[in-house]
Amino acid sequence: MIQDPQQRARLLEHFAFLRTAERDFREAFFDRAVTARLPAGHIICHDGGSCAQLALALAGTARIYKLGENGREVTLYRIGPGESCVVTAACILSARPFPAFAVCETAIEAVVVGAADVRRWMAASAPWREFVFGLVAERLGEVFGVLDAILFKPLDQRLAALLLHRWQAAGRPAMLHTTHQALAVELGSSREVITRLLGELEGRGALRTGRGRIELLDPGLLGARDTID
Amino acid sequence: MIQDPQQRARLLEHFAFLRTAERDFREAFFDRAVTARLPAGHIICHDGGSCAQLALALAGTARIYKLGENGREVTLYRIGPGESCVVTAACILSARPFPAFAVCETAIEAVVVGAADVRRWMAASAPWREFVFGLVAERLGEVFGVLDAILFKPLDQRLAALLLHRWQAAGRPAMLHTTHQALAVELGSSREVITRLLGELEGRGALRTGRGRIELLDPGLLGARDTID
DNA sequence: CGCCACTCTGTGACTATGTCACCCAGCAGC
DNA sequence: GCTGCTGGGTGACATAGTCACAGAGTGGCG
Repeated sequence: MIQDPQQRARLLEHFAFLRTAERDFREAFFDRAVTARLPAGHIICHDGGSCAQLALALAGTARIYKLGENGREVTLYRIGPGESCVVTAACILSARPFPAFAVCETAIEAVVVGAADVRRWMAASAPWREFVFGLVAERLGEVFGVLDAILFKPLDQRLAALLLHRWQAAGRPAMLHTTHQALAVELGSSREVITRLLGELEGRGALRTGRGRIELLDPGLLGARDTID
Repeated sequence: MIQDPQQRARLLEHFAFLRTAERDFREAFFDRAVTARLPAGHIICHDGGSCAQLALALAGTARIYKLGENGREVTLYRIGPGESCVVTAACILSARPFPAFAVCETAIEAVVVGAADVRRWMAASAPWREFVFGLVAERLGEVFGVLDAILFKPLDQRLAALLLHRWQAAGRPAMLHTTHQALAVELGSSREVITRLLGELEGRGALRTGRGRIELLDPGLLGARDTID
């Protein structure tokens, strides 16, 4: 039950479906929802596990990824404030195991509702339905995009696009703080390959690398055609 | 409008949600649905296009695949009798473009309903909701599986699993009728690579190849660990 | 300060897969 | 039998992943 008016206001701010929803549904939502705090690194779902709850993020981000037997992984997508993991939703609604891993990347504050409520509201509230469908379609699109990138785009372009994206998202700072390993995991590649590609970019004068950081000197030289990931 | 009692019976047989549905919904469904016949090769949706209708297959199969700029492709999944393309459904429900191609593999007989009805029934009928969610989760799982296979499984195992699967699905015939190109497209690889791998398997005595056909001599020698695709 | 443990990075050799360029084989229509 | 088409074979090369190991930065601690 969420009673604190400030918390309610935050929810309304992040989740449009609550603003457009009928009064009844909104009250029911506040009545049944529970706030939760998860530390960074917390495993929300694991491959093959089942999900009994749907979490709507208020603050922090989670990363959803596939992990192979050999230890390699790919990031499929992230969820941030105002979003929720649809795959979880889909699993809840059809009672299937969750086909990937989800972990907290940062500490997360979220609102949690049970599977039964999720299902019930699908019948009761149009805005809630729209919200859930929107999430499903969005994530589906992202996963399709990842697949597309992995199969059809050369890795150097994907790396360039990723760096560019990170750089812009961070407000075009002088330095990016990340490791080769982290980039590899993001792209579903391996560290050595990323190291080599970065070396190549460094040779071209596009960037300079250091332990745990990458300095973008000339983003134009990266050769990214557009943002892929 | 579907009036023919035989056609109605066929629908009931293929789609469980119609059997468990309320009488009202069933009548509404028959009232609004339309049967359609599509020839083999017909393009149902194309990448980036939008979908105005949801098709429920009664007979025939469709293949949903991703196509890269270079012309390579991967099969994501198929839909057969009693199924429907969820991605279409997700797109309908969230008004997003369709992120892949869908074509008829064989001639298809289907029942088509408009996007507005699809949305409306989501509110009105629990069995319909279950049906749609089930499809979404199932396809989502298949796409995740493809991603997993592409990233983490060696191609020779994927090929072996595919051959084994085809062979079993066809009732363990003496011959499989397919081309190297078709197998490549299925796995998201290229013809030359498949040719080489098949050559290797032939060398091992697992099969014999001929123009447009593959004879499985000893399925055990394929080396498939389990069915991947 | 110097040592140590740890993480991150660099590199070479090798394998797997994809791409390109051709050529050849089987089959159908004329 | 010619011809054209589709399917198959192959070598050379490019890209990407794996393995093994060396070395470089960093922080804790005596």
